[in-house]
Amino acid sequence: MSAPSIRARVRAQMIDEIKAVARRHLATDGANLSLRAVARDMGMVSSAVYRYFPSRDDLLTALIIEAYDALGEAVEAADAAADRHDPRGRWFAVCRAARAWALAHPAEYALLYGSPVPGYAAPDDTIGPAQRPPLTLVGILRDGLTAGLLTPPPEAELPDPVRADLAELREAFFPDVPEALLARGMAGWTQLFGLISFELFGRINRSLAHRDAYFDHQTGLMADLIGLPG
Amino acid sequence: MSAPSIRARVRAQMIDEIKAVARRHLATDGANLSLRAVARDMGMVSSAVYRYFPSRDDLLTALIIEAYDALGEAVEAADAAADRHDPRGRWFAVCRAARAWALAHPAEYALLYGSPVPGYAAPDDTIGPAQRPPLTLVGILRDGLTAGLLTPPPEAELPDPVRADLAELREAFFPDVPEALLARGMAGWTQLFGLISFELFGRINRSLAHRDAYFDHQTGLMADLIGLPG
DNA sequence: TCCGTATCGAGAGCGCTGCTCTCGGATTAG
DNA sequence: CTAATCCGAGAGCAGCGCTCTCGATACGGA
Repeated sequence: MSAPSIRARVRAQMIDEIKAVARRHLATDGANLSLRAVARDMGMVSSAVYRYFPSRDDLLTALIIEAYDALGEAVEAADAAADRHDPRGRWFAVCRAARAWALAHPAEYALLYGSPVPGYAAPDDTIGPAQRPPLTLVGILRDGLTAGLLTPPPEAELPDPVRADLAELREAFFPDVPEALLARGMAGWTQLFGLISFELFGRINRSLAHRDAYFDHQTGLMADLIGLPG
Repeated sequence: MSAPSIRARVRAQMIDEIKAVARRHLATDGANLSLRAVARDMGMVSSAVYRYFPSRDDLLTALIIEAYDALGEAVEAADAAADRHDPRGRWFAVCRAARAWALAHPAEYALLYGSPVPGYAAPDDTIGPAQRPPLTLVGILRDGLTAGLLTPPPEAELPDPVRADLAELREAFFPDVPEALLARGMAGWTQLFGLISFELFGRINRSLAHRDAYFDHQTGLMADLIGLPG
């Protein structure tokens, strides 16, 4: 019954340890991860790491997927912990959870949402985990709509080409959410990303002392735009 | 009258040429600029470049400042070309100009607004040029307010700590713009950055065929939130 | 149980990077 | 005219990602 042989288990353990050390390096040294440094930290020689990851980019990809999942899990947990019939409360919970995760893991956030690494092209494995936060957000809108807790924006505000594009997204993920509301949900997701990125990367908010309050106020403005009742 | 000697002029010309070649490399090869490759392209040896830029980061800083200024100039020119008494028109003009510049210079945009380079700390020379786009945006609000073309949002919506922070910004740059309106202007700037970054970096909009229309729609939503009359 | 095979870590090495130092040649200023 | 300054070339250092080879080990089928 030991389908995973000893060697296979040791190998899986090795992969995990390499990722753990790499994540630590990412947190301290920043985004330019050195495979050699990781190997050195593990008492290995650099070529040995290549037994487990065919290239440095593959190591990065593994870290990216794990980071997406960690963020997605934090966001979904915050959403699940909120009152299901309070769309605005869920919206704030999700926004705060995303920001908290980003502030706690700035290097990983930069990996996910910063400028793409030059030669690096994100493989398809990442698109599923990457969609978890925005899907959570739109899920709040869907629940609020079906529960009659929010009134959708007028559909007429959407130009036809935009509606056509959003219709595909809508059918793929949220058949119940009309396109105009979906557009506002994406606006909220864009704003959330912008707020966090400015706080982490930029110098704009360097002069803001009360960042928590600023963040809450700005996400509150977006909640108003989306139409979440307060 | 030749205060700039021959050597000084040649030196300035050399600096310009190095920056031009580096900018070309940035556009083709991506963000990881190789000082040696730049030197090679100029028929020089790498150590010679160090006569003009003490380090690779200083070269990057020079490029960053120039990029900020190029973006700022594009934005300000678009604003100046619009009808001064049409805040919403100016808002759209600025947004479109910023997006157009970013799409035309993706690598430079990534340099400005992407994840910060690990060991790199932006020097103070960059903060002035970096403020030009957001200042242009808030300038539109100020003009609209003094011309009576837009009604400011209720001040009561601002919590005290946020107002205190924004009051400093307000006094430093726009004494005429009340804090609540300033907050909405910053929301607009954040959204603009988010929209452009998602389009350039992310895979979210990969499925959107009509990106121009989507961008206009989203910036229109933000114009509504800011209170620009349409 | 034994043996061929697959896996693994170590080491050497290639070409690249940013950066430093030294050494001649050219240009400038006094 | 001379002395100080600037400039480009070259060698070299340490680090990087990655490849290849070579013994040592563990595995699975006969």
